[in-house]
Amino acid sequence: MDLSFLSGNTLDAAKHLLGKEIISYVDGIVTSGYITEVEAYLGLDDKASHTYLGKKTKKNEMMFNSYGHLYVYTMHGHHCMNILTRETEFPEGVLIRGIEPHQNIQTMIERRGRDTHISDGPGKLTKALGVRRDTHNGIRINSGIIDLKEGKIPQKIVATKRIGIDTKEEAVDYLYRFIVDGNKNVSRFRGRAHENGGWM
DNA sequence: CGATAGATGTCCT
DNA sequence: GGACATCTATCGC
Repeated sequence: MDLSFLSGNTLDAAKHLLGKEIISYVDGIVTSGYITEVEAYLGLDDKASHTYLGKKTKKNEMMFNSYGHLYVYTMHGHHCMNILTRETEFPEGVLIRGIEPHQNIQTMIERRGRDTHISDGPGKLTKALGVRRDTHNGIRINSGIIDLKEGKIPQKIVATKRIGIDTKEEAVDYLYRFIVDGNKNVSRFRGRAHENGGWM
């Protein structure tokens, strides 16, 4: 698919990513899911971003790629996947935080070692899809490792504060997290699950 | 070279 | 809602 919707405004790109099917090819096995939860990180001015003030390190150097590339980092022994937006002088991206399992769910269950909460968190979905920093950091989307496809359309998108950034001062209040309302494949899901997953 | 801080996950009460 | 396991890059000494 055409990835130009990723370039430009990162908050818009984040919302447009909801519902897209993200497809992984590892060890000859296909797994995929529909994106249900994302967070935007706005580079130089965002205290919660790994690229706040533009500082470049070995850990975050792949953030300085252009839109359509992946930035994968490791923390607490888990891998987290970002899709880059914009160009190299504006290191911004979208963290994928939740997906609704679609293709080859059995493989995802095996990779996770459990059959509930397969992909409702950033470290969980990377494990379910087989995404790792050493094999995926810096790759280009739609080159046969991680692909994006049109998927479903959210009925309603809700914006909330981002999760896990409590020490980042004023940035904790930014409404840069977007979820598909009523879909349960979302971090800390509370409330009623919508009958059709919240899709149109 | 030791200390520590995370864009986390899991299990427990 | 909270404790604890876990691990790597970065920073301070």
